Amino acid sequence: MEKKHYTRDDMAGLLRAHDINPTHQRIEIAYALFSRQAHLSADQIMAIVNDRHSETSKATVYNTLNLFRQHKLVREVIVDPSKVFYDPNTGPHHHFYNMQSGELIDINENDVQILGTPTLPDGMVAEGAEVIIRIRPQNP
Amino acid sequence: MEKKHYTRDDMAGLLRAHDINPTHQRIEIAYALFSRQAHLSADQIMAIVNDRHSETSKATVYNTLNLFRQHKLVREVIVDPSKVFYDPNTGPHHHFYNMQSGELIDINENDVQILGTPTLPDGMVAEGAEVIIRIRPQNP
DNA sequence: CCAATGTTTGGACTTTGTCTAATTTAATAC
DNA sequence: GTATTAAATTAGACAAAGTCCAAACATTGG
Ligand SMILES: [Mn+2]
Ligand SMILES: [Mn+2]
Ligand SMILES: [Zn+2]
Ligand SMILES: [Zn+2]
Repeated sequence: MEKKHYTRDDMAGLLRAHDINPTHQRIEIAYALFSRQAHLSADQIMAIVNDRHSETSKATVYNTLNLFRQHKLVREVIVDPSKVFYDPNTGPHHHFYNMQSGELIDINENDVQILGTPTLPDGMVAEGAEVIIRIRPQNP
Repeated sequence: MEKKHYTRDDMAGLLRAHDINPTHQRIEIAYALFSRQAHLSADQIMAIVNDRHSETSKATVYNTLNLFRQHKLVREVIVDPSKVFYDPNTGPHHHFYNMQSGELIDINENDVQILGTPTLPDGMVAEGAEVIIRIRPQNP
């Protein structure tokens, strides 16, 4: 879980490994997520990527994030009704959600045990179980 | 967990018990949720309430649902990035989310055990831990 | 009845996200 | 290299969920 220091070249390789053609925009978007190892919204990603020179359109940011999700390069985290967060960590883990600040904090999958996964409705298969613990400052 | 047969009068009492002035619109909205014991979006609630005669505006539906939430009469379930579901069951329980149909299915809190709630960040208090299991048809 | 307070309303507005048709870029074929 | 495709990006129109506001309406208590 130590932080790796990704380069943009690493991103190109990562994209190829997921059968994604590594264009300039896609590399920048992947780099924004993976170099920070953070949970970012599309808006935040767009701001990061276009920080210096405007490089990438809104349509491309959304296209790319959906592409990444389809190829399981990133995962969506849905905790805020008004925006989706993208998580470069696709392995099984859980989240604290700070309702005050909107910040997501990872919980190691081993720190939470889900016992007795209940029987699924017939013909259905689980996509994965996630735990979300909403937290807030003690004295609001 | 057997289904109770609520009347509109029950709703008025329920609202009063939660310090909410039971207006006609509020009673109808509460009745839509509690008589069905279902997970409904604001849109669905508005359609139900305005089924015969148009009775309630969009602003009032949203105002009322937020009021209900503040008074902990209902709970929000956030699983779909495009809409919030309102749950008349505020007790601790969990959810299957059918990604195909958009349907939410309750999981009894006893069917899932969350072991070892991880240590919270300092000065933070948990609002409750929820498990979401996303499911989909086996052969898509 | 009047005044005061609480509630509802239409419609403008904001935000997140999608869609489309046109353009740009990249890949492939000669 | 140049021509021909195919893939990717873009601006801006569009859609949907939700908020906001000032005006209208309802209720209560005197
Ligand atoms: Mn999405
Ligand atoms: Mn809300
Ligand atoms: Zn995470
Ligand atoms: Zn429920």
